Amino acid sequence: MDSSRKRRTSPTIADVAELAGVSRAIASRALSSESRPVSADKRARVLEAAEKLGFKPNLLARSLTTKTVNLIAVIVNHIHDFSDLDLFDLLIGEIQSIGKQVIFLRVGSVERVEEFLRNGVAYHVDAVLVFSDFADAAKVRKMFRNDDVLMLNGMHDGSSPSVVPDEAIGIAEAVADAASKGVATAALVTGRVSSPVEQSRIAAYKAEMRRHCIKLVAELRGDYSYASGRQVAQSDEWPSVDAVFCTSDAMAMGVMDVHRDAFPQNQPGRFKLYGFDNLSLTDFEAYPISSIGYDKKAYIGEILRFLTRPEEFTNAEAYVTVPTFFVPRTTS
Amino acid sequence: MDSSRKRRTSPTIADVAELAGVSRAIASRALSSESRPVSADKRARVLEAAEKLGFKPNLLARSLTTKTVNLIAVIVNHIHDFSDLDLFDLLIGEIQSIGKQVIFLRVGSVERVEEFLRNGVAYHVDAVLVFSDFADAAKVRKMFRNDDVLMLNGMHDGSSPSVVPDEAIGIAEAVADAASKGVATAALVTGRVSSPVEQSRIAAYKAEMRRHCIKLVAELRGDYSYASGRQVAQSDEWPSVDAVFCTSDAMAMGVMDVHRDAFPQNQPGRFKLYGFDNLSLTDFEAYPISSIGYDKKAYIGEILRFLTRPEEFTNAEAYVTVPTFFVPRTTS
DNA sequence: CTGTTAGCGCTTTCAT
DNA sequence: ATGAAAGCGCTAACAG
Repeated sequence: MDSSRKRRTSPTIADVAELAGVSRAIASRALSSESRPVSADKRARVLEAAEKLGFKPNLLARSLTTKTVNLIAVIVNHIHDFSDLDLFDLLIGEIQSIGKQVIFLRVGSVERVEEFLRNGVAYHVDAVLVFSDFADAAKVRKMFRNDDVLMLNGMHDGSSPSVVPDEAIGIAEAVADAASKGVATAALVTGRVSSPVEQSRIAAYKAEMRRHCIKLVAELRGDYSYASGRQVAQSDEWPSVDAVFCTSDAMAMGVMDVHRDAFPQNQPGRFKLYGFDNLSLTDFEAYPISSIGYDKKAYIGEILRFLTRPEEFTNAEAYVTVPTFFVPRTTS
Repeated sequence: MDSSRKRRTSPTIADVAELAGVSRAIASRALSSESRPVSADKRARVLEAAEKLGFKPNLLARSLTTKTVNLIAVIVNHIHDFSDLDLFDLLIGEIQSIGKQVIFLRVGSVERVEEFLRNGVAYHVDAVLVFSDFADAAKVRKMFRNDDVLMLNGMHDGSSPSVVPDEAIGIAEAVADAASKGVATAALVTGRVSSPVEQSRIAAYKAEMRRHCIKLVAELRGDYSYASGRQVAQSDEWPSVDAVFCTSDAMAMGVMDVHRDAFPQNQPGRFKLYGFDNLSLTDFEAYPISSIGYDKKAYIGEILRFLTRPEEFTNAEAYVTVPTFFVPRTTS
């Protein structure tokens, strides 16, 4: 019956210990990644036995005692939250390189988010990276253990650690660029104004325009998407201005396609066009849109610092900032 | 000291039971999603206690006895494997809607994949969706329990369940479209020819061209990316043909940008251009590329059927196919 | 260095 | 309907 048990389920550390002729504790130590004291020959026997049996530690059982699962939760509204895919690809790669795996939560369309999370594995991960704005910092802090949560959605309230691109820098550079080129009137195409991030973004644009005496002629409302950019650009309210600032590259692409005739190949367009996000798409020849970006490596570096040394994010450094910068292309 | 314990760690079911004045077993039953026999008043007390304590079941501990974690692993090479983000977004949403969460593995740059997986939680998930071609079906089958693995990378070998878009259909339609428009010569821009999927894709194009007496003048090698499309289009080997078939939309976009002058707005181009994947980008005005796509909803529907009723995928139905279709746009 | 002994938090017989 | 008790697989004291 012992063998029948072995046949059904995969071998446990007890099986390994038995085959190696040692106690379970010794087997555990020999198999541990940290160097626990075990005599050389026993360690060898254990390793051999484990190999022979094809032993795979049950990490779930392990986590029960070690209180750590090597699992990081990433919470987003939608996949598109990662305005650039490369960021996501890089992030997962880096997290995996420190031996952790990523559990991915899309809360965009989940009604009872809290209950959903509460009943899932996500509640017991080592850390939570919050890109979604499904809840404010205080609520998230209540839902999880605070020191395990990193707010990446801009919804920090001063008491939750967070890393955020400092958008004001790039915006200032972009508006200064426009001013230096004689822009006197401008339009602003915005996204979801309900979001705090968007609000401060808009505020930054307005402040910089004031400073450079650029007159804000129109403020048009989109939703970050290509389609909304097109819609806005086709509407009756579309103004005649020297420059158009969009709070997303996708909207800028929509604007550009509607006014394609205003942008002759490799020549100054009828108006300057500025996007936001620095999507890799803007490297495509058809959408050479000047944009605002930030150093993804640096950004992810900070996130990884949080994951590996969370204690550095407890107090003063709880609010980390990554500079953004203006990326000139043909449309400006 | 009891209260001190409570303070440090989150409440367990024992705490709930104690507060409700019942045994742990009763608490467990009352909290269970399945309807176990518990008297109404005790159930109410347990629920109230759980609510009051903010009890969150530790699913990892639960999985130790139930042998199920409600976790699905999704293995990809890189994020870009999802040629269309929408697919991924939809997939995760659907998986979550059946109460499971997704653990995301990017194996593109992980050297010792097997070891990496083996040492992670991913090894203990309920099911594995393999988009990556990091290993062939036989090896994957050996790594995981076979009935838990769904091959989505085209690397099926007849004994692993898999669902695959039937690319031959769409390719036949695309080539037929070209033939009907008088195309007599064509070039083929391919991706990584090492991949079996790509090989059969290429074979399908060739067979259809033969059938329609379209002469394959050149076969150029890219790597699916926009950049490689550009590179190929700029090379000396670039032929003068009636049609160019690319095995990815990204490469077609690169080709289009290099030969932008060959594609006047809303008019027949100097040559027909066909992509593959039906990226949502091809709905953008700047890249109106005819392409080959499939019904994402149907595809994901099959994946979910596997997740919810795996027994249906054991024998005859182990190899499921989703039809592809040609999507005409301005470039053809 | 090694083995024994307790658990981790939860579910599940099995009596009652 | 209920509770006691036995684990799930593993690690961490604690004595030797």
